[in-house]
Amino acid sequence: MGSPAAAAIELFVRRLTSRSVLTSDEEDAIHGLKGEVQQIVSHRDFVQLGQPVDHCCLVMDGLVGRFGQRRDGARQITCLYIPGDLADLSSVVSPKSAWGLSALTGTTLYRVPHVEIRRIAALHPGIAEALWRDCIADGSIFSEWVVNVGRRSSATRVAHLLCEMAIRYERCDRGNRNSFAFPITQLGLGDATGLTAVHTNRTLKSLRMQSGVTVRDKTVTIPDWNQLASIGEFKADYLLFDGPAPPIIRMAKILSSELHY
Amino acid sequence: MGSPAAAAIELFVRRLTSRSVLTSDEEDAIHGLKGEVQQIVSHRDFVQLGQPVDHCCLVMDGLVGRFGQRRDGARQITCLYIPGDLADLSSVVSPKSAWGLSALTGTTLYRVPHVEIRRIAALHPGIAEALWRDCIADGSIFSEWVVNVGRRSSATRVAHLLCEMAIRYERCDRGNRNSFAFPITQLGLGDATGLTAVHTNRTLKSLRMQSGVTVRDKTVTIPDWNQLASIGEFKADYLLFDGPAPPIIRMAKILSSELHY
DNA sequence: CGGAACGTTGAGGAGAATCAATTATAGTGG
DNA sequence: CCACTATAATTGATTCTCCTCAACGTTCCG
Repeated sequence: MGSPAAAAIELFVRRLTSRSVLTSDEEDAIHGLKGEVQQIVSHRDFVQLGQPVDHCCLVMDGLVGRFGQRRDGARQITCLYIPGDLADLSSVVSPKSAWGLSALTGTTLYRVPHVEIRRIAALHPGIAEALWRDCIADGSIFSEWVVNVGRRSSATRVAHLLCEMAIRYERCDRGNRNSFAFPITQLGLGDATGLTAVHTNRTLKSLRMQSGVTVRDKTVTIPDWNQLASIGEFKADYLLFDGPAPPIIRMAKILSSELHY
Repeated sequence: MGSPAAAAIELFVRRLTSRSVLTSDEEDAIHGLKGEVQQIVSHRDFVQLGQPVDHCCLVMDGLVGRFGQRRDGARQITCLYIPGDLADLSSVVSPKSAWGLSALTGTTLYRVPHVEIRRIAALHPGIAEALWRDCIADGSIFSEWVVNVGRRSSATRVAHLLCEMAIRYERCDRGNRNSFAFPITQLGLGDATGLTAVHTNRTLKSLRMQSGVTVRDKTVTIPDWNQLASIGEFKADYLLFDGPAPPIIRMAKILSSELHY
């Protein structure tokens, strides 16, 4: 509560509990995470490609892209992080980043040192499990994005991305699937879908014609969600939002204590 | 040793210990994993898209592709698994698959029930951590593949894939980076790179001209590895093979016991 | 108010897909 | 062992999606 990041941490806890079971002790431990607030200006890379990091970045507000780069500098965003997401959670167990993080708009971060997260993960196996599962969710998104950029047409690609973000923004109470603030440029959309900015523009126009989807003033409006989902061949299951999985480590831990004593 | 899968488990342990520190107790626990051997014929899907699973598939021999599908059935492979890889480790904490697994050649699996893996992960925090980190490594590959299929030309894409597999096969003692058995068809290569089989064929021809790379009798030969790596813009850091990371959970666990007693 | 970033549109070109046919290879059963 | 078949590799011709280059309008922000 004292923390200025309380709201973002609350979102993060909700993100975790949507996929994992946490005890109230565990939730409290997460709420107690110490870190510091940092403002990032738009289009600043705040984690450089290939640099080791010693803290994680919880997105409080704004939009963050994880990206890789071609030799000539052309970028491909591999995942987008919105408020409540821990953008580089994976760095807790693998501190050398082979990727970069960039603010796609003015962004507020809560930087949490690895040692903080490691501490609560070690004290609470349930948290370690939830973090592990959270990394799986990220990986599942990467994997779906491979399919998206590898095999789908431009209209389908963009529609799919918009559908994913619609669901995710809805989940963190920043709008709903028919209308949400999405502070990204067409260049950014192109970097996320493997298209050029020009072709992204044409594709958006085509989606506007086909389905009435508009992206105006950084706000996406989707009049007919089912239609867009159909155009985007979107099925939300890869987001792993279908309820918390049964705990495995903590449960088994109890079992193992019974065996030992 | 009694297990027919001993060699594959040994490879898996090596995969884990190349990124994580395990005690000999922990290694023993992994070696003791009970499962059953299963033969899969070439081109058989053995994990269906969207099906829940209750076991993991350790590849003993052969080649496995994780794939997603377009509505019309066109496939995109999002990761390849070779001997010693646990193809669907993520299902341990997230049992509903949003993807499928397919044998790209005749393949031998060691099917290990989730409960087995959960048991040893709960008893040995170091194993849980190593498995978590292993999932990060998979995610890192997915992420790199997004860049590969999203932003690179066909020649670069194929070269990058060949480089990745060269390093990985070398790691599991199935050849070296200049020559390794890679039992995949050109159609499979296309599904992995987001290209058609026809264009994959032309691309391979071009790589053969440029750099002498040949793919004959399911064997890849790379006369000039550095040149291919350059064509493929390949940097191996995303494979997370640069030595085991310091343990965090087990180490902190000791710390926390000290605090408590 | 002025400059920079962003969005939009047009024209032309390149790379990959598609369609189609032929050759090679591997696996199968008689 | 060999014909038979299916799968895989190869090549050519054509089409189409998306990129590139370029210009101009618009919005944002200091």
